Amino acid sequence: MQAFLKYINDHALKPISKEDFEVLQGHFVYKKLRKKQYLLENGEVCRYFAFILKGAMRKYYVDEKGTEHIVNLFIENWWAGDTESFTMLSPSIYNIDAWEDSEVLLITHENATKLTKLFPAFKEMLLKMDEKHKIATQKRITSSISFTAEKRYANFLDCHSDFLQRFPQHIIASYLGITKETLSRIRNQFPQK
Amino acid sequence: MQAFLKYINDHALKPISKEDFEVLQGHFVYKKLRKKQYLLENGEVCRYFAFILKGAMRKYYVDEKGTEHIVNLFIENWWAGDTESFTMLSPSIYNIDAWEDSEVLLITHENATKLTKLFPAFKEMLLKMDEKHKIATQKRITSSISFTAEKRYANFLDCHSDFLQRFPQHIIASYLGITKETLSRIRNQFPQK
DNA sequence: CGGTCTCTTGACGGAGTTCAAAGCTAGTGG
DNA sequence: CCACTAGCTTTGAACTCCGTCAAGAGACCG
Repeated sequence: MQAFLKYINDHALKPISKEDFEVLQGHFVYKKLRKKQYLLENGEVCRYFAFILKGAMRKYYVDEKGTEHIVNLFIENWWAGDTESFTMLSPSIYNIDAWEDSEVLLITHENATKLTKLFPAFKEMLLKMDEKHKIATQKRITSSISFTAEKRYANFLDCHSDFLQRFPQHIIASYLGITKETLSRIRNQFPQK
Repeated sequence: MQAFLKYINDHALKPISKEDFEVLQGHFVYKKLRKKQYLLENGEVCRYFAFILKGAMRKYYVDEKGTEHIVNLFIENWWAGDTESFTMLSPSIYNIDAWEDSEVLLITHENATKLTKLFPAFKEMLLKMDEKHKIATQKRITSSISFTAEKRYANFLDCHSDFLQRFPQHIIASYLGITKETLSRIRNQFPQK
């Protein structure tokens, strides 16, 4: 829980006080998730965004053939959810589940809005998080339309080497938009990183 | 210019008054761009975000081989810029230029921040714009990692048929991450849309 | 142990790229 | 009004990267 306080203060101009943090905390629901447990299932409305205190999660969608496509990977200090469903209240096409046993803080849209009004630090944190998210997705689009599989993987190693120890290769492959076999071959061409 | 007022009010909860809009307008610089003229060049810092009143623009980056990769396409009522460079003041890797003769409203980061504080309607507009942007990029990532070229094009027709009349095929192809030849062949398989 | 999950390797096939050539269109200047 | 050019689209042929399918080999866990 201290991790969350630190996270907010790292992203805010003025730190939030201990007392304010107590109030803020009250707007979240703490939840434990076992491996494979869903945070969001295809067809549901995403009613909570989750701040990950501990663990690892994945967001994916399943196509007509039943193949899973990893859209995002999350670990500690990341936010997991489906923005579209969360803000439009539309049923989500994504699934989010725990890849490791995890602990998360859940917040509703309503409470999030309320907190941005109560605590400037919280609002600033959200804004910064948004910026980071925007930049990251822009990079990912750029790389996915213009790089080869090999470069995308090299790029992934630069940006997200922390995922490597947490997720198996076939998950990473799917995240990169390639098959596990292709990733395996790419890795065996490199001497080693 | 009325278009911009309308745009803000369409995206805000409470409309902005005529008088306020005058003040707001004063924080923008009006600029005309001739076809092929740059709004942002590779290596520069993106000091302005541009609201497009009229015209069409493209954002792209050039790889080591000198090939252009279209990252975004913009027409009237869109915002063009490089978020990463704009907020971090880092040199941009992208180019943005006018595809048609265009008219834009430029705003600095400083002025944008100021306006969000002065006018709630402006802030709400930015937030909504962000949401839309986030949802769109998420969809684009999903489609680029999991769809075939043909499906990506079908998807593009659904979402952005308005671009079809404004940009030539080789630009659209690059936007989709495929070659102009492939796009040409895909189009000739369909009866017609 | 025996199952489930994971990674690797090989052979084949297909989607998409590359390169080259030709046709098509619209704009420009004589 | 025609000739010329530049930009755009199409088509074909060869090639390449990557996906698919199939099989085997570790690794981990109950």
